[in-house]
Amino acid sequence: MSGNFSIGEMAKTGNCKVQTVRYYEQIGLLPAPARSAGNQRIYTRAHRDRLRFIRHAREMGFPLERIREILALGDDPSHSCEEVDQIAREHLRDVESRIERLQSLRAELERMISECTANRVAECRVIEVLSNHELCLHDEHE
Amino acid sequence: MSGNFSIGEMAKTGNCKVQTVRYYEQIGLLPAPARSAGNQRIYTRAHRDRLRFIRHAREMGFPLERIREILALGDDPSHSCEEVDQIAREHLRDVESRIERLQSLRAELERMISECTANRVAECRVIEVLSNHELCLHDEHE
DNA sequence: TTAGTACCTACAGCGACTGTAGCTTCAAGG
DNA sequence: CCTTGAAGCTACAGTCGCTGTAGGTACTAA
Repeated sequence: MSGNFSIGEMAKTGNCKVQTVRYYEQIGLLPAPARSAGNQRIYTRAHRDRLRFIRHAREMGFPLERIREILALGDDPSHSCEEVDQIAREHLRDVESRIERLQSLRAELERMISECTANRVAECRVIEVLSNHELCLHDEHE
Repeated sequence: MSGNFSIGEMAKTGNCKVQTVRYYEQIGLLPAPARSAGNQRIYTRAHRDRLRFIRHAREMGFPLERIREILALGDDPSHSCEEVDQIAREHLRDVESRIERLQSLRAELERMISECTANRVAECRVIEVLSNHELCLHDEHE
């Protein structure tokens, strides 16, 4: 009773949809659980913990293939965690560069919007900037 | 000679692949151009400008459907640009919230990595944190 | 003429789900 | 015991924005 979960309970735990749980099984991230007499999936705590791991890693932006690698490393507890650490550091670098790109994008959008005071599309600064990349590369303004 | 472009030249102008140009045509973002005797696409300056617009908007992270809307508005130059402005502002908000989410993600990753000094997976802080969301929600450390 | 590049169509695949159709099974109330 | 409604099942299509591939045709320069 404490150790068995339906797929709906799994989904709630993992903060995801029922279909997502089935999808993880399909791609081999989550082992296929036992079935009830009526063919419904019966999960154990081990399944629940593994799903939790996957979902949390997903929320941190790790792609499923990275998660698959980490899970494989984690399955051998005597293994050095250097590789896990390496994957996490790589992911951090990835996140940092995404932040940087988004920040310059934000600056560009802000400038573009603030410069638009027209009320007709023909004079719209937004459309003008979108039409011409040069305007946002080396324009002071006006 | 000045007004005609091959699909390859279009791709170069738009900083994208040849397939991408054909894809835009397929989904109706770029009008189908005239064809040569040998069935090859012949683009005009108008096509090139429109592709440039699309590509620049894409680089600014606008989804194709937003771009489609802006293009539709832009096709009527007497139209008020308020809606264009609205779309751009909405996109800016979107970018801002993505930056915020990535920044807290970065903090979480940094803390997780800095806390890992073990050399066996069994004691790996990274794996521990990934297994348990609570650890990163309200833990000071240790 | 020939070689090499660029072009053509049509379609499959990516990542990570999400939605749908058309069933069956289960739990609770009457 | 029966019914009703929620939850589960399979299988597959769709999302977004391309990208890659196969198998062919057209163009260009030496």
